[in-house]
Amino acid sequence: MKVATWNVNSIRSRLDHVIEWLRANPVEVLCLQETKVVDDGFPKQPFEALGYSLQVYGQKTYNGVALISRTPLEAVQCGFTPVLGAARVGDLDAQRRVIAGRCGEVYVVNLYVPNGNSLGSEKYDYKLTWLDCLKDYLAALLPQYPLINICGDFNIALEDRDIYNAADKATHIMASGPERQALKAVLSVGFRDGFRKFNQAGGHFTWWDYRAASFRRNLGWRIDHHYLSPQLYDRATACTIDLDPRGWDKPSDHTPVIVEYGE
DNA sequence: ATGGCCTAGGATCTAGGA
Repeated sequence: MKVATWNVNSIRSRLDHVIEWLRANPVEVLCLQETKVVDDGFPKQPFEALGYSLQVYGQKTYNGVALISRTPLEAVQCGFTPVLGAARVGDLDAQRRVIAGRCGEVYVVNLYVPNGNSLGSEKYDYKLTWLDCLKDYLAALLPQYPLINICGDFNIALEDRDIYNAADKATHIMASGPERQALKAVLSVGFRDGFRKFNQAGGHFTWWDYRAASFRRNLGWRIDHHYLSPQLYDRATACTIDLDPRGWDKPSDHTPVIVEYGE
């Protein structure tokens, strides 16, 4: 079974790329982020024509996540509130960044973590607050689902080897200490990095700035991740980054990451 | 040293991304 994650930077702008990729890579579940469209406007038909089912949770202009699966998902939950309750979540579900559902034994959690803008900004505080809520959300889910695959655009490079030039990034958004600490706290609930099970090298990235020919020069960041609960981590047989779509005409600035696990 | 690009919305610019 394969699960892929891809921040597409608008599904309407990237529809042809996503369909072409899915034809060549018929994964069991495809998790999309930054769909940037209300649910009624999501172009479902091309996916359904390929035999896929869709669960979408979007909003106008910003954010938005979707689950695209070969078989319909069970126990689909949108946002933190169904798991944690409104009192704990507050207004954190106003931005649509979380959708989850069960595929066989595996519970897939698709996340678009806030960007955070810059250190000390209001958006930065929001990012840290959101990650603290994510930690509680996952702690509540794990006893229910021992096999969890959380994936998505985390907007955080956890280690220096995940950045093209870490030396000047200590106070950069996506690499700062408090962000890394907040993500480590999330993972401490019981998750491990699927990619690092198979590859310890630096220089492997999932996002490259549109500017300055960053992709051609491989000036990138590894910020899109698959984190697996222990039982699922043991089953993982591969985790790869597909660089191809980032080189296509008018690409997303992110590229897909695929994890595979056996029985 | 700076900004370099892309998207949506509603318009010829702004906000946001990372």
